[in-house]
Amino acid sequence: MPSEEPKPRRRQARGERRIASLLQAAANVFCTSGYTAASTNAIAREASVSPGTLYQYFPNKEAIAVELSERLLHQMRETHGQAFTPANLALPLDRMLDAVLDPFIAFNVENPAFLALMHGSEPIPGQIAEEHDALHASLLTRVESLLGHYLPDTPAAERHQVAEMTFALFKAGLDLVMTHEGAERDAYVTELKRALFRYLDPLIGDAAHPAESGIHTP
Amino acid sequence: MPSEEPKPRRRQARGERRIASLLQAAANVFCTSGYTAASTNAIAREASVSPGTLYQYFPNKEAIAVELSERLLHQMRETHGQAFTPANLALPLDRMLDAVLDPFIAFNVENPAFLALMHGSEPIPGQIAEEHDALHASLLTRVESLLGHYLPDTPAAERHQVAEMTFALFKAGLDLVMTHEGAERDAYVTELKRALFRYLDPLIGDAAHPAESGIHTP
DNA sequence: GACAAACGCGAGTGGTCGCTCGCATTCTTG
DNA sequence: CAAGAATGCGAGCGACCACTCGCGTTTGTC
Repeated sequence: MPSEEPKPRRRQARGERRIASLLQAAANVFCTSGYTAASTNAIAREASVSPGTLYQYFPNKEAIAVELSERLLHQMRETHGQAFTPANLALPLDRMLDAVLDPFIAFNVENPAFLALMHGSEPIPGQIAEEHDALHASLLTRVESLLGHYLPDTPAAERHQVAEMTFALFKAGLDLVMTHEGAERDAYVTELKRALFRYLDPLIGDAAHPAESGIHTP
Repeated sequence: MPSEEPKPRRRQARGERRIASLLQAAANVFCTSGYTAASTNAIAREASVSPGTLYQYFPNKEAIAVELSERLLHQMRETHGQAFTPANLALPLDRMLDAVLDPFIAFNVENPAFLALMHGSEPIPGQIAEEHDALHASLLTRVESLLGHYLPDTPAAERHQVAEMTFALFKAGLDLVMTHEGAERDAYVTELKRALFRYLDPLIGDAAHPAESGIHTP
């Protein structure tokens, strides 16, 4: 039987440049219109290229989004590894939040297409949704094990719940950060960290000093 | 000049029932597919009606969404008034969160189409977006004045920022609540209230006891 | 320079969607 | 009951979109 790739299509340097240009154009269009509303003709126009040229490099619209997603997910995984460093996890909570959140915030600010493709409520192609779910699960596991480090005696179900809530709160703040610029954006970054700190700190405090628990929680 | 409604179209009881049925069908379809992906033919099919019948009661697809939005917004305003009662605002923070958040959560759980139309990241018709923005601004003002009651000396800009963050955190938790059911849902409701309580309580505590401020905030 | 392969084009094709139109049926009104 | 209005239908129209095809241009190889 033939190899997995029966199309070892020879690409010229020009072609690679076109692909990069098309993906950049697609990122812009997806970002402003969302996946479904983005038309392939609009992507081609954004890249100053004819529709036919676009379809020389991508078999269909979905393949454009998939390729773009894979490149973004790859960068995201690098950010992921760079954020959850053992050194970072040993920091006190406020410093740890700085160290972990800043790379993720920076990534999303520099690649707004990522959220447009992953966080969109519209019907996204199945393959991208799967990859997004895998990333989500991976991040959740990280946060859970991080919580487990502080709270070894908390049942797994509760840890999972706290991790989901933490992640959801982060995404909410991230949206707020990304819809502002300059000084306002910075202010929302610190406000987001403050919110997460206040949410998580009592957990740790309670674990360290169980006698104080239950003051604020009915 | 004629009245604002030059079409005082006489409706029969059957017609009113059809309109209600069509709006219910539209709510279902918008809820599962989003506004843009929802086809008018699908809405008509969901209501067991022909496309022509649908267009006897609505001039176009946008009008369906607008009418549905207006009905939902009306119910939302009732919820709004019922949540921000003077009696509720005088409660201690934890009780106030119960009293204010529960009606909003209940409304969204019972009318998932509301979030589908308002919170969708897809291009929504301008009129709905305007109404949503008005509601958002109205809710924000409420939260700001509520914060102002606790923190009369905080500058307005900072209050605004805290109000935006509070609202964003609530929406994040609400999404989490609505994607779960039964006991899990209840657990996320209390977890959301816990997060908001912990975010807001230190503000009030700091204002009441300024000497304690700065412990957790750099 | 000659040949082939990759590149580039844009009018055209099939399909879907929002919406219309002519006509049949049911209700209200006198 | 008769007339007119409201209701109901579904094939069909125009617009738009994802995608194709035939042909001309550029690039790499010998």
